[in-house]
Amino acid sequence: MSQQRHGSTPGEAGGVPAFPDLPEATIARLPEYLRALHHLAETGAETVSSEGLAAAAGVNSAKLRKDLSHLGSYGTRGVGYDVALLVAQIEFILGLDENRAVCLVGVGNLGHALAGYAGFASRGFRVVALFDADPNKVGEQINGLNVQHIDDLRRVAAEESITIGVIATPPGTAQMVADALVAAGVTSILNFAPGVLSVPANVDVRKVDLAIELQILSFHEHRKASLTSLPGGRSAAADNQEAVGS
Amino acid sequence: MSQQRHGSTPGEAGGVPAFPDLPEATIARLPEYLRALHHLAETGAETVSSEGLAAAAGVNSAKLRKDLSHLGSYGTRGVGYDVALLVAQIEFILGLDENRAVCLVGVGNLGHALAGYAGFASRGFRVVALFDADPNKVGEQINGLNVQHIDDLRRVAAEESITIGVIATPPGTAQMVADALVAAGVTSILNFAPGVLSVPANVDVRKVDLAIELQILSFHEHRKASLTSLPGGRSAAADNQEAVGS
DNA sequence: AGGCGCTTGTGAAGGCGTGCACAAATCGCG
DNA sequence: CGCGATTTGTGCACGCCTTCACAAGCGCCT
Repeated sequence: MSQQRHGSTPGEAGGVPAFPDLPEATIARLPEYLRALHHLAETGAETVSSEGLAAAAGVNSAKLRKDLSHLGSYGTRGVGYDVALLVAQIEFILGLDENRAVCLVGVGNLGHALAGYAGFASRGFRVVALFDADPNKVGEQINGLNVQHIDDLRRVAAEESITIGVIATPPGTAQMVADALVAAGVTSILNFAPGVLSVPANVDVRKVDLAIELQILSFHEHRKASLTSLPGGRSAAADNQEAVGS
Repeated sequence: MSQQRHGSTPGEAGGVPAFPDLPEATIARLPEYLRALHHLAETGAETVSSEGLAAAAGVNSAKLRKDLSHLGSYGTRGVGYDVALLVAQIEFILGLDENRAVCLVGVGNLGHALAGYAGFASRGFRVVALFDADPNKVGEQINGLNVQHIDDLRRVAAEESITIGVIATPPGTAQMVADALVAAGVTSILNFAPGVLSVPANVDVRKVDLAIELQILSFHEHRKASLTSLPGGRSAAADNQEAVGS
């Protein structure tokens, strides 16, 4: 079906290629593939089979192939995928080659940890500004960054071209902060505060609620406990398969 | 208020009710409903309509009704749902009435914050033990808890009946810690370390990768940027609703 | 050059989840 | 006591995602 000429090479500079609209499910897995690929690259692998990469990423190999095929990927039948090339491909698609500027609002317990989280810097992001509403925290030095007052958000966001904001405030102030971020031109928000944010349609929000994750696990604990006490006796087999790692 | 009798009342003690096997998607939303319900209860509401609760939880009302119907829920046509009753129902299903004991391994940057995260305690969980492999950290006092050496995990887990463990270590040691947790009888793991864990089939794992969340947002930034620069001209309207799950 | 084994890419089928639209049920009121 | 307003519970259709299974392509070996 597809012509063998993959005309638009998305390598780096140049024209923007026709942007593929990937399924959301695929997008959510690309970062996982990317991490696995980086790990493979470090061990010196030149190529990977879909089977190998799938195992490293904890997914089905057919799913992985379909995911990669969606982004018009480069693979060689009989050989596998070129690791370096695939890394470049995925990083381009995810927009990681732009080393995006991120700001973080709320330097409390959790915000403090996020400000120092090494995983951000090592995976394509620069935390360039910290904000808080508490005057006592303004001026504090965290990981080489000065905590600034939230009233300066708009100015700083413009200066640093910030498009992604992280909310790590108490729930009560999250919506207010979100409004401020939107007003400052931020178009993507990662929200750690429990509760629903309402934002304009062109702003993307992703939520991480730590307590919810535990509650989901708690449900499965409850289920498992009630199963073992049932006469049916099916101890614990079934369908739960949790992949393999390296 | 309460009127008709539903056959099997899953209130609390007594016989284990036939455990409904809910769709995973529903389970993931129950905690969100629960949070919204608690908020409503604080404002003094006795009942809620599916429309109202759906708005507070950020979902479609039809979806909410279907979710609640799955757990054989109590609602009164023409009136709505009894807030207190529904809270009890969901907390029972999620197993939150048991106030589960949780342990946390890895008292680094992130682990430190998690140990002090108020959201856990307020939503049905007790963090009862902290572990680390670094002798310098053992003995440290965090939020009223002593950091213990990971070699003591097995003993402490048994003493405290711990069934849920949280991994907040560097990626390199995550698999080792997971093995230790499993050996100690933990059957649910919340993993903050990047990478895939391999565990027995009866152990549930949920992963939270902060960098992945940012990378997904980055993709959408990239997409938005390439759209605005395209001749198509559709600035940014369309169908983008609200946040996403994990 | 030719054949063989390996791996990708994809058509097709099945399952799951979502959202619409409506019947059934309940309350309040005249 | 019946009627209308309101809201739940759900049958149904649609679309997305997953998974299987296999043809097409590629390199290597003889």
